[in-house]
Amino acid sequence: MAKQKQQSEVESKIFGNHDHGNCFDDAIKQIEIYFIKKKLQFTPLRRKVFEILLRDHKPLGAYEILDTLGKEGHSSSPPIAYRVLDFLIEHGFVHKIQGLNAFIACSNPNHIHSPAFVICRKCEKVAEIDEKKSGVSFQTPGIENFKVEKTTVELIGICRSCSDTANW
Amino acid sequence: MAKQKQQSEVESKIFGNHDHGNCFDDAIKQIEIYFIKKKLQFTPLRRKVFEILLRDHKPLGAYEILDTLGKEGHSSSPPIAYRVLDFLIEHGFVHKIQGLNAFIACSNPNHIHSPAFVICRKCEKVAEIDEKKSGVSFQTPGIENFKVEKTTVELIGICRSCSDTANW
DNA sequence: TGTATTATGTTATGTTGTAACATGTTATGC
DNA sequence: GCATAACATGTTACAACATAACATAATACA
Repeated sequence: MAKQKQQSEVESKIFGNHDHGNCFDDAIKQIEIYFIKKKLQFTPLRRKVFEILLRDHKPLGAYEILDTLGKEGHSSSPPIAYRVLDFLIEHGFVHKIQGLNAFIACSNPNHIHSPAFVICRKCEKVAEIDEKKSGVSFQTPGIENFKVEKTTVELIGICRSCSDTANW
Repeated sequence: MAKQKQQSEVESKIFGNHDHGNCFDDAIKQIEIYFIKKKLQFTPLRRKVFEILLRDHKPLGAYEILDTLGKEGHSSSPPIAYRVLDFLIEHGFVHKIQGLNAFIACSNPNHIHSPAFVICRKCEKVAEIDEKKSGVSFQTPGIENFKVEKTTVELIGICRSCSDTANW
């Protein structure tokens, strides 16, 4: 029992049962600071897209984002979303989950990082973990001469909570 | 010099300068044995799709495969390719490279494995490495309770040979 | 305040993947 | 052998994801 409780608590950190208001505000603050420092424009559109991703706190498809943009007074033609997403990705505030064709706000944009994602295929929650802390290293003999520029690491499976309530 | 030579040899193994005829025949032999053992049908269509992937020995998009199928006397409507690819993937003889929306024949179908891919964005060559041997482990504190079912690991960058001849 | 740069808007189209249903082929028990 | 169930392929139509190309608007800054 004690052990179970403890595991749950650890996992809930990973799967983000957290103070969401806090998380949201922090993220906005961070991106604002970054944009000022880099002399980039944190335009209403960019802010909106980032907010949409932040408030859902789960991966969203580009067309889902577009729908929301449309409902909230912006244009909703595809390039609008893709351009802003590309921009936010480039600056590390958004990641693309390849396995889902979806986008998610970064949980830890403070440093350059190679994120890894843990994705529950049942509840669709996604946890971003730090590649460095995840045992991922890629020091394969033979790729010393390969200059890695970008890594994609995604683990699909079933999270603890879905595993407990599962009927399949 | 000696060191460079040595590195080249190692990398050429990874990037597959190999006896291709041998590799092709081996792969066919393996899949035939597997299909017999599992009482599956290695139909002309499945054989053809697998051969197309084997002979190119690089990732191909579904529609590229379809084109080739069309030229070689098969139907070329999308579901044909996707169904066969799904089937071959399910049995571990083909992998999908998420970052390229493309498919590649497995280099090592003899055992159940979680492959990792090293992809040169210049020459588009892809090396499949064994996750177990690649330092990838995913023993992140906090995901002990997450049941990993499938992993996607892809490293994009520049291979040695492209790095040497590069002008960018 | 004119000009360059950056950002957004719009149309059209390209690419990737699937649903649904029809037809053909193979395995198997009677 | 042959009925029938299971499996495999064929076909049409469309859904989902993404980008090219060009027009207009906003902002930076000399």
